[in-house]
Amino acid sequence: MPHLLLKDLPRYECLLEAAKEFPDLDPSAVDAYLNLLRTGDEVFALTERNLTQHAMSPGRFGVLMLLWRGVEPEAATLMGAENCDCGPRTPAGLADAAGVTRATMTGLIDTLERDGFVKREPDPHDRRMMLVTLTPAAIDFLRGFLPGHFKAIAAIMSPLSEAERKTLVRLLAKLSRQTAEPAPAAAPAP
Amino acid sequence: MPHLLLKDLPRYECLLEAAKEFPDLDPSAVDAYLNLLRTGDEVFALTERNLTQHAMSPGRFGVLMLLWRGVEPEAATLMGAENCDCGPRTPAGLADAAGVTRATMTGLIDTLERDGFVKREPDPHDRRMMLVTLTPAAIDFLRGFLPGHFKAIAAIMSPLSEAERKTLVRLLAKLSRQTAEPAPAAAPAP
DNA sequence: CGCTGATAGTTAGGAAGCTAACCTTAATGA
DNA sequence: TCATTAAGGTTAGCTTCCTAACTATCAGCG
Repeated sequence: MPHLLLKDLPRYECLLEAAKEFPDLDPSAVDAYLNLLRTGDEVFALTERNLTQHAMSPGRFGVLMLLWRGVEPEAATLMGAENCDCGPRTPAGLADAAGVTRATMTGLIDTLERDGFVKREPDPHDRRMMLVTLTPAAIDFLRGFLPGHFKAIAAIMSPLSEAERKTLVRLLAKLSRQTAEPAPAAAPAP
Repeated sequence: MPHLLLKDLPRYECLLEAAKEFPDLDPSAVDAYLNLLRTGDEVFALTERNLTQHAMSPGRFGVLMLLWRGVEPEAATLMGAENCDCGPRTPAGLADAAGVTRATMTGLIDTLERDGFVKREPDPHDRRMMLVTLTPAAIDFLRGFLPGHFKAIAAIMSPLSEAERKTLVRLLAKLSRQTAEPAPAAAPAP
């Protein structure tokens, strides 16, 4: 499992106690921070388990979804493509859209190609580039997998009302905006 | 970066549109799900960057924190130890507390030992076991690192008021309880 | 035309996860 | 007592991420 140290969170009283030793420790901030990381992890772990049962990984699934934009119109709307943007087709474009390095994308495409989900072809216009396309097997996989995937997400979020979901998204967006700022106070490098 | 596919989230209208094609897609659930994963990722990435600047990884940092409980009283309260529980000392105990496999813990301890942060000694009472202890260098590191770490967490959470932090933790706890349930509806395995 | 620099893709090597298998040692029980 | 089971630690091999370096190609400019 990804983020270590999150199995047993300290109780709030312990944070208050520890704050006496560490003046920089803001108990409610640490509490919110640890809960956010842990819950995010748990939710992600459920999704990952779902994918693993279908012999798929989160990274490879992300690549398939990005490529799918170019095949199915409803996929384009789902993935947020603007105006018939057909989605990236080259390793570099996919890496950029997915937020990983080109080297990592090479590895993901290697595995997907080995498993018969994508094909690599040289770009006829620019001989530096490759074009990556989905195979019919990949489209079959997505059509079979996505309904269950969406059901699982609905189940995860079922404890929250519509209003609570809105509130959650609003609070998360505030944090997201903060992390995008130049740089929050950090420990000075040695 | 860990979770692929989270760089550009689909707009809410796109989710509504996609829901027409996928009856199982609950737009507000997917919206909350994606925002939770992405924000968690961004927050974690900041922490990780902070650690990386000090040549430390999240996993190894977690191990140091667990071991620190046995050295410093304030660490014990911070880590949620009950009544002078001195924290795990063996690889198996650390693996359990951190939520990773014993094999992974072996690797983490290998690296920490190589870098001079921990020592391995055989347990005199049970010759199967090893005892892992912090070196003075590790304690120095933590004393130097933690204030900045806590400052960074406070900065991340600064956009939220105390009331908003409470709300966030409450909503996350609801989801956390849900993910602990036997198993939410998932796609059937092939 | 021929440099020079930027871009695309890959390769190599490392870290941190995992599972599965292995060896040693302890605990249990017939 | 001694065989069996359980537990601790490690190893080996896989995946997926990273950075750094390399090769091939394109684009610009003298």
